[in-house]
Amino acid sequence: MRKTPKYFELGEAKSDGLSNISEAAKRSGVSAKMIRHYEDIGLMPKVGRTTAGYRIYGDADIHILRFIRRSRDLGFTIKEIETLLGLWNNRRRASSDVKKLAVKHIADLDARIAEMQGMRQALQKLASCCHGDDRPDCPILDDLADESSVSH
Amino acid sequence: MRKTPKYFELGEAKSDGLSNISEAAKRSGVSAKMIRHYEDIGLMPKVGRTTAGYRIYGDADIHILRFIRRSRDLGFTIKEIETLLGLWNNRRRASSDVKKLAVKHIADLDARIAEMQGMRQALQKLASCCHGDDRPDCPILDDLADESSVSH
DNA sequence: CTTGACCTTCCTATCATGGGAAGGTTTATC
DNA sequence: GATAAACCTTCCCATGATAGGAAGGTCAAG
Repeated sequence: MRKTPKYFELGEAKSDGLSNISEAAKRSGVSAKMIRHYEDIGLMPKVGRTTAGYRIYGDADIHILRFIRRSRDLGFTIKEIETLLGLWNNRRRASSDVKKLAVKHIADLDARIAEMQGMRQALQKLASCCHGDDRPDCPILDDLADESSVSH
Repeated sequence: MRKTPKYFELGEAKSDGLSNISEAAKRSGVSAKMIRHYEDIGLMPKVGRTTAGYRIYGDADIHILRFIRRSRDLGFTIKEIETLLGLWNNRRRASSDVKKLAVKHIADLDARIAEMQGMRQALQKLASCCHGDDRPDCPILDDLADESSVSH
């Protein structure tokens, strides 16, 4: 389990095809700020440093960052990504474990989509009833102020 | 002290049909925690107090809280609710101002819905390709790890 | 040797909500 | 009247993902 080997100068590392953090950000699509954050919270393994303390990234590190980036694009939370990374690194994983996570996440998305569609519909209905001119009366405000629309 | 509070005792206030904060919470559907918070940030006007410093709520206050609650249920942000409350209190408002806000909010919702539906579809596709048994190979992880799926 | 563009850590903010501690008040029960 | 439970108050901290910025060190080019 060797980590990225220790390089002592930034120039040396770069000419060996390694990247500093802003290059890693460009190559992975994850901001430098977030790269450091992911390292802080333990989502990323600690990467190597130059003698001056600069972080250096190898291809494997960039690969992990891209994995994280892609997972975020699909809406997975950090905790879920932690699990996914664990499965990714586990040669003996069962694909059913991954699928379970994906299916659960789809259900989460469905719930949130449904919630927002409910809002959307209610609002759309109100908006379509509102004449929208310079007179003050407005069914949207009437609804918001309506006692009967609050369940308690 | 020349202050002229209407009520000096909690019991007196309650028998006059006023509520303390936990009653206001029950009647409005907004938690006591959030009621205080809305007052802190100026979304709610400062309400009256008993001599002991307990907040007391009249029907008009509860009405405002319900308005806020209903607006949150429709997904409006605090800032938007601030505007809506202003319009609600303005007898000379134009209904078009309210409608504009609602329409913009619908567009916001649409954007978020579309984003999540995109995720949902991509995930669904991957999940349906994953056999989901105890073998390790998994198109979901393959996709997450795929270099080509990251644009940069 | 200076300058500007990097890098580091650490602190702050966002947004809406909740948890909890420390301490005062009210109410019901003995 | 004492006491205990159930309130209330303010104040601080946490969430999740991201960003902004300050203070100070480092690197490369002129």
